[in-house]
Amino acid sequence: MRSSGSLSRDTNVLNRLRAAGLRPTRQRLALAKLLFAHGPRHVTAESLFNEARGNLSLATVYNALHDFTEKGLLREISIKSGQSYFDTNTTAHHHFYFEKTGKLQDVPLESVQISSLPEAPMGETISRVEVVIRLAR
Amino acid sequence: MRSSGSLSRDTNVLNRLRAAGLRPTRQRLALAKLLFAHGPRHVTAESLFNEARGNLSLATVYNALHDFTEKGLLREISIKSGQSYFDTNTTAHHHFYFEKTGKLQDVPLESVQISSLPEAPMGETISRVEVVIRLAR
DNA sequence: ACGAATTCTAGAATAATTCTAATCTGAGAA
DNA sequence: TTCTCAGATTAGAATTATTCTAGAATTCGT
Ligand SMILES: [Mn+2]
Ligand SMILES: [Mn+2]
Ligand SMILES: [Zn+2]
Ligand SMILES: [Zn+2]
Repeated sequence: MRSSGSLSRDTNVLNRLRAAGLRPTRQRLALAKLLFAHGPRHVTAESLFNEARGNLSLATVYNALHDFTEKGLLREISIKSGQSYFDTNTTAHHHFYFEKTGKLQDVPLESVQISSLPEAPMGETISRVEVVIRLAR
Repeated sequence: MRSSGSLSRDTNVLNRLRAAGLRPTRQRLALAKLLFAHGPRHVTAESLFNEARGNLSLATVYNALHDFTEKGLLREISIKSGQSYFDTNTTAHHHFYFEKTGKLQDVPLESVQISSLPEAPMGETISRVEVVIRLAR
């Protein structure tokens, strides 16, 4: 018997929310399970709402996505005008962007070697370097 | 006497539109002059509309920005959710993004040395690599 | 279970952008 | 020059993404 049945998966997700200081409500648990129970994902408020359909409102999806982001469980990404993506992979990494389909795909940090960067402007501090590799339309 | 008076500046902007296959209408000339008559700029539909105020509608600003972009006179940039930037610098280059103010600043191409990149996914072609250097909030 | 704080929800509101349909105009033809 | 009309402009409506509001429901420490 394995230790990754649906009970322990639920428990993991619940603990994850607790650890982040978020109340594990029914709605948040449902969303967190969709987001975190499998591999890394890049979702849209709309796409996540569609997956969770029937059990919660769109406003709650936005609330949860922002709450999760503030607590460091998600990262918000803007590559396309008009709609934000939320990334379950919060570790430093980069992205392929498929212009044809609007999909994102992770690029491991070490796949992109940056051998020199400019100095930050006076009084500023670099908080993160993001590389987007666009794939032709 | 120099050759960069306002007459020749108007002429240059007009020729630029002609060369791009765009009719040099009054509205486009006004916008092109704001965009191209001085150094490189990063504008928003709203910010450009405010500069041109009174002489054209916001819909026209959007039309012009998209027309210019299609003809290669501008580049559209999405770094922030909710609003697009348009960049008058269409050569390959990167950006500093000031999280505090929402402003962009050009980073010359050669200031960022990328010594290795991942292969494009099967059947895909890299069309451009964009680096955004975020400056702490 | 009680109560305070937090969260959820639907719908209204807002903000950015796109669409529509009427009107206008630049620029080549005559 | 004047004529023509494809293409451009316009204001406002429409659409889309997102945020706000205010009341109802839930969570959780006690
Ligand atoms: Mn705004
Ligand atoms: Mn949509
Ligand atoms: Zn990612
Ligand atoms: Zn730029």
